[in-house]
Amino acid sequence: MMTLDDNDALPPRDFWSLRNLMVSRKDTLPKRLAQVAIYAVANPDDVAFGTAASIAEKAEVQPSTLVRFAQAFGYQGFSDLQAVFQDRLRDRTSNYSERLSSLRSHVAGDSKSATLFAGFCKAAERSVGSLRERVQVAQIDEAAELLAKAETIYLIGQRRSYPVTSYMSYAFGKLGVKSVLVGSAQGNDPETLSFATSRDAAIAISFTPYASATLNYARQINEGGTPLVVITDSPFSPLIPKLGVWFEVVEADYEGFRSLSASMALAMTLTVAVAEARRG
Amino acid sequence: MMTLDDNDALPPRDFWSLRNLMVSRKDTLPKRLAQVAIYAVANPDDVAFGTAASIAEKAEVQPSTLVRFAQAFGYQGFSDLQAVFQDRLRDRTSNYSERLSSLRSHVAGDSKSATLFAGFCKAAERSVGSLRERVQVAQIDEAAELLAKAETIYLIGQRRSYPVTSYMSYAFGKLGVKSVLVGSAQGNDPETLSFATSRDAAIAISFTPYASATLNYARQINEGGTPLVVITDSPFSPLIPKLGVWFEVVEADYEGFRSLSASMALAMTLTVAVAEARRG
DNA sequence: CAGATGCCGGAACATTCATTCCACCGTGAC
DNA sequence: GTCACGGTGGAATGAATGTTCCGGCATCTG
Repeated sequence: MMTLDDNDALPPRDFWSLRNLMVSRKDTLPKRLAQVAIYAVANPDDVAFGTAASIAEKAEVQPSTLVRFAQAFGYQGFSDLQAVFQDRLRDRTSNYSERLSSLRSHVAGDSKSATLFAGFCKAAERSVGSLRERVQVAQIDEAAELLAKAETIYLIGQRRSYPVTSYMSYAFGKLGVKSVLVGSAQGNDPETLSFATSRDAAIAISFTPYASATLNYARQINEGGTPLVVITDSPFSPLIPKLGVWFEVVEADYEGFRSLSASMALAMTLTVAVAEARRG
Repeated sequence: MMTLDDNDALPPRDFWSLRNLMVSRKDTLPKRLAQVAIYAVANPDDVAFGTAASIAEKAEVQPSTLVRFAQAFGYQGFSDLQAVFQDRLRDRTSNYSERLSSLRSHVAGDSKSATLFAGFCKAAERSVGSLRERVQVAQIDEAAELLAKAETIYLIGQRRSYPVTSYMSYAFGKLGVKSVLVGSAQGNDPETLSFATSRDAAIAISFTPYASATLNYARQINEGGTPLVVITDSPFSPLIPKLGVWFEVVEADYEGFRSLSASMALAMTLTVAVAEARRG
């Protein structure tokens, strides 16, 4: 009897062992089998639920390749391998508590990093939670409508807010919405903003301590008749516009470093909402 | 033509609506159908994974009863109903039609904006949750140590990853850690990177589809002997360095727009951890 | 009690599934 | 150059699947 494959022992019965095995053996695998490994690691859920035909189509291989793949890892056939992917989802609830306790042991451990990591994760979650409570849907609708009518959308944000505006700039670009990012390293921001008219709109983001340039730009543009959508952290913020909408976003912080999760989630909502409104 | 069943409208497309419907209609259902309802509520996982025959056996009914059950709730057949049970278990990446409908039923208003907002909030929360599961503290320690020893930290990230690197650049600045942000609008990135030595370090962030410039920069700098800390979304990412540490971060997406919360939380952890290590 | 109605079980059916098998192709050894 | 061999795609196959259909049964109505 010949050796069926290069596998020495029994195939893994739990998902994470199998996943590690796929990762480590990927480079020694033939082309198509490596392709399957990549797809399986990236889309474990599809492997769990799909049929051999549907998975093969998505992974751009033949169904027979899936069977060969399973056998190369020591399984009897594709269904045998698929069972491992299904078990992962089955006891998701049961090993959830296990995961929690293992987390606790990590955190309870000595490492400073563990504490930092847990702290920032928690801050992110709390920020999003508070965002959900504070923001009203009517505000989003209003802001989206206002921005959708604009010819050009100016994005104003510095320091800690700059990642948010730069993300919006990227997303607007992909969505085909004309926007201009203000506050980059180029020194001609005032001139750029001087082109804004009442047919345009702007988004300004700033938190305590407010960057003075952001304040000036926002004030200047708003007094010129350009409506403003503001994201800030207090109803008493100097950024709150005469003409436009404002959102109160309070980010949780850890060791003085505030999260950006809530601002990001709101920014993404506004961005996509504008694009949706434009299509309508 | 007779009325096929007492169902008035379209069947529920998300699990919780269906579950509520099964509970409320259970008392008015015929004996065997009620039996199926009880079993389905008690063992949703088995319904998701089993075949009609296996489920029928466990619920002590005939397979045909399952089909009748599904049709009594307005589904086309058993497979149609089973899909709802499967979608409940696949929370991760793809498949957002289910998410849309499930969000709609959970969120009070039916506004498009409300759905978007809830979707992005949920994506942020799930991303952070998955980050917590995947990242090991030892990795953070290793990365922090590596970066703390560096003279200069180069930050490489484009497109969607740029907000993350730009945030790190800002935070490093405030913490007094020398860093250089690569990938901005200035065209001299290659020269900037050519100054990197093995005494420096770099952080590269990229997700599918990987920006080619990021790949090239990371490869170039790593082959020059500069250790690399990578944040990417797959163990098969071309970004994974020969020399250094890498993190797998899988961001949940909504309507194709992926969250940044997990990457941000990890970035903040690394940033502060480096500063802490420098002080020690 | 007779009839009607709706529910159920089980066989029959067409479909779809995972798997097997074989011809082809590229590659490396001799 | 030719042989051998592992990898691959695609058709063939038999098993298993979901669904349909129909006879029989219980329950309720008049």
